[in-house]
Parts: sequence; structure tokens; C-alpha cells
Amino acid sequence: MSTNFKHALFSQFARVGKALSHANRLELLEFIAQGERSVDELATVSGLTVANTSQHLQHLRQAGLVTSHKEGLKVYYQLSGDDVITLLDTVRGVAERHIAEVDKLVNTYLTVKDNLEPLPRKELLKRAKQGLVTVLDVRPAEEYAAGHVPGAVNVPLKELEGYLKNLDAQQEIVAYCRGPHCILAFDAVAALRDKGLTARRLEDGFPEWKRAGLPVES
Amino acid sequence: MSTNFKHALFSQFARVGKALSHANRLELLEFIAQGERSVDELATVSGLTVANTSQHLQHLRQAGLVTSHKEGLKVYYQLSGDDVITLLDTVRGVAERHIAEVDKLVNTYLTVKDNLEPLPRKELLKRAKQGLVTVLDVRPAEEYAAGHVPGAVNVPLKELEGYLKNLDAQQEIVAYCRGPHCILAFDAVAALRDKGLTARRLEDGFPEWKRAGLPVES
DNA sequence: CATATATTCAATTAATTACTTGAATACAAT
DNA sequence: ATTGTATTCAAGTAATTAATTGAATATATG
Repeated sequence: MSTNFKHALFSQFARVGKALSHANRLELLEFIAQGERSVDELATVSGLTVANTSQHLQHLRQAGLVTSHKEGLKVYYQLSGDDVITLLDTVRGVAERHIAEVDKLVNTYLTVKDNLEPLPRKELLKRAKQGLVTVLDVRPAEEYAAGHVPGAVNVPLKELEGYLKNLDAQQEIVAYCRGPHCILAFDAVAALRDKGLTARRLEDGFPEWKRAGLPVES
Repeated sequence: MSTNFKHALFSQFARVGKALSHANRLELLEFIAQGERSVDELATVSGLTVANTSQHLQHLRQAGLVTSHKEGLKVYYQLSGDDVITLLDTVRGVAERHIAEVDKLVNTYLTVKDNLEPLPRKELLKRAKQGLVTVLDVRPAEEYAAGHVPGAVNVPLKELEGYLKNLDAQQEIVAYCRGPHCILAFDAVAALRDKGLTARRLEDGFPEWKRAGLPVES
């Protein structure tokens, strides 16, 4: 009887594991972490069909990781709580530390572009308050609009070149994106350095900043 | 190119999710969290065949959650790091907060036996140092032997009755087990209260105590 | 009321996973 | 060298999951 209870409990916990067991769902969660999104928007940004996106979202909702509400024709999905950010970060951290293939991918695609230590959130807050840095948000405009680090400028990567003349060449630039492995932040930093500017990345992404209770602008 | 990288990265993270997507593997992880175990021991305590146990362990090892070493004929498995304890606790916490069925199971099987707030670790350490409590470890003897809270007495549930006469009836008793949902701790507390004794549970289990860097006896 | 839009559902197909069984491998004891 | 013990591997079977397609449902607009 009590072994049946324990097994039933583990089966429920396994639902969370199942929700995280496919790359598409992890990607959808990263998108939703930037702010609530509709099914159509999620399908577009992920490159999945609407039906497939919807099915993955049902899976995530039934596992308790997201919730939804309807506004007119559209259904909007949001994370169930900050604990889902923590869950994603914990899975990511464990994979980084213990799966050699992750190390290899990160070294091949990310570290080659920026092998400096990223800037801790609290440090960025301090420097931003002192007016010592320019903060660059390289996410798509709609994610920026949903919420961003106060004072951050939204410059998608392809517009960075044209934006350079607006920058104070003496000031340090800190770029951030959706999370710690978002290549856009790495690319931005590499491009800025190519131009002789001083640039670094924030240690993770906007969801972690927000979860830390730091100020948010929208 | 960078979308392929991101997808490859998410696929690797998904390996961690897959490792956690079956009740049997979660249970094996909870057993291993108590201390390193051999395949044969894990098969016995989980009720799975040795071959099936071994297959699940390969899965866990390839996902980076456990490591193994061989001593003579036997292969011993241990967790890859304390971050795996954190991962399990995070999955458990998310499931508890966001899956209604978990709430139902916990209420039906656990809260009915003990609905008092469990005791925080630091509080137990303090009271134990002052000699104010009796600490009861209700795990099987081999898990106790592998490591336990200093001063804890190992009394498996079926021996509790016979052990009662050894107790200082005036002193509070704190019981702990493998984790926060281990029914043995709940049963022990219920049985002790039935006898008029003052009993509580520790807030989680031995792995969390150890991860917190608190003193460990073996 | 009819049509358009957005989303979900259900059925089908293909791929993946879990368990079982028997064989293979590695190490220890005789 | 042979036998025993412990574990892993491989193949087969059954169950589950992911994507696709078309239908169904809900809401908004004309």
C-alpha cells in the first residue's frame, strides 16, 4: 500500500521530467520565460506547426509548468511561477557540469566568441545606477517590450552596426539575451569588441534578472 | 547554423529531462542519494530485475546524474554531485506546487498522519547540540551505516514498539527518512504520538542535511 | 447568419522507450 | 583452467511519444 503510494508519487514527479524530455518543449519554455506569448507567436518563433506547438503546450500545462488564459481568439501562455525558471536553470546547470557533449557545444559555439567571465546581475545593477555602462538587450522587440532591464536599449543583432554611432565609445557595454546560452549576446559582444569597444555579457538572461526581484521596465 | 547549435544544446538538456521522466529512475536516484549502492542492492530495494535496474542506471549515467566505480565483482553507483540533490528537490517542489494530483496524494497519505510543520535542519542541529531532542533515523540499517545525522538512533519502523522503553518520555523526538515524502517518518511520528510522546519530522531527508554541509556521522 | 481566425482535438504513422530474456563480459574463488 | 558471481549487452515485444493531417470548437467580424 505505501509502496503503491510512493510509486504513484514518483509517477507524478516523472510528469515534470517528461515535460522536460524534449528539446522543443525546453525551447518553448525559454521563449515563454521572456513573457507571456500566444500559441501563434510561439509557433512562429519556434518554427513548429501551430498544432504541434499546441500539443507541446498541453503537455507543459498538464505537467504544471505553464498556465494559460484566453483573450478574444488568442490563448496566452505564461510560466506557472518563478520556480519553473529555477527548474530550467537547475537542469541546464546539471547538464553543463555533467554532460561532456554540452561542454563541447558550449566551447565550440560560445566560448570561442567570448571567454570572459560574464557580469553578475548585482554588479550590473550597481554600475547601471552609477551611469557607468550601456545595457544592450539583443532579444526580439516583442520580448523587450514585455519587460527588460531598466535603461536597456533594444538593438537586435542585425541593427547593431547602424547603432554603433549612437554609443559612447568610452563606456562599457553589457549585453544580455534570453538566457546564458543565447548566442545573440555572444555575437553582439564579439561584434562590439571587433570595433574596439569594451563589451561583456550579463551572467544569464532576463528571466533570471526578474526572478531575482531586480527592477524591471516595460 | 546557430539555430542548429541551440537545438543541439536543448537536446542535450533534454537528456536530463528524459532521465527524470520515469518513476523507476526517480526512485533509484532517491536510493542512491542515501549513499553509494551496488546494482544488486538497488535491484533488491526497488523490486526491479537486475537487468532492468542496470539499464536504468546506464540511462542515468549517460545523462550525467550518476557515476560508477567497480570494486571486485560489484559496480557501485553514486550521485554525480550535490547538484543532483538540488535537481531532484526542484522537480519535487515544482510538482508539489503545480500538480493537483501530487497535492491529493500527499494529503491522502501523508498529511493525515502528520500535519504539523516539519523541523528545519538548522533548528534540529541547535536542539541536538543542546541535548534537547532524540533523533530517530527510520531508514534501513545499510543506509544509516552509510551516513546519518550525528547522534541519531537507527530504529526501523517495525522495531519502534520495542524501542520505546529506551526513550526519555520527557524529551522531544525528531524522526527523519530518505526525503520529505518518505512515509516511514510519518508513520514513526504517528506511532510515537499514539503513545503520548512528543514527536516531529525533520523538514526533508538525509541527502538534504548532507548537502547543507551539516555534520555527518558514519 | 455566414465567414474568418485561432486553437484544440482525434486519428494515424513513425520513432522512441521499458521490460524481458538469453548471451556476453569481467572478476573472484576453487 | 574451470566454475561461480555480478553486471552489461543485444534482440524482441509491447507501450508510449512526436509529428502530421483533417475535423471540431470557440470567438470575432461583417
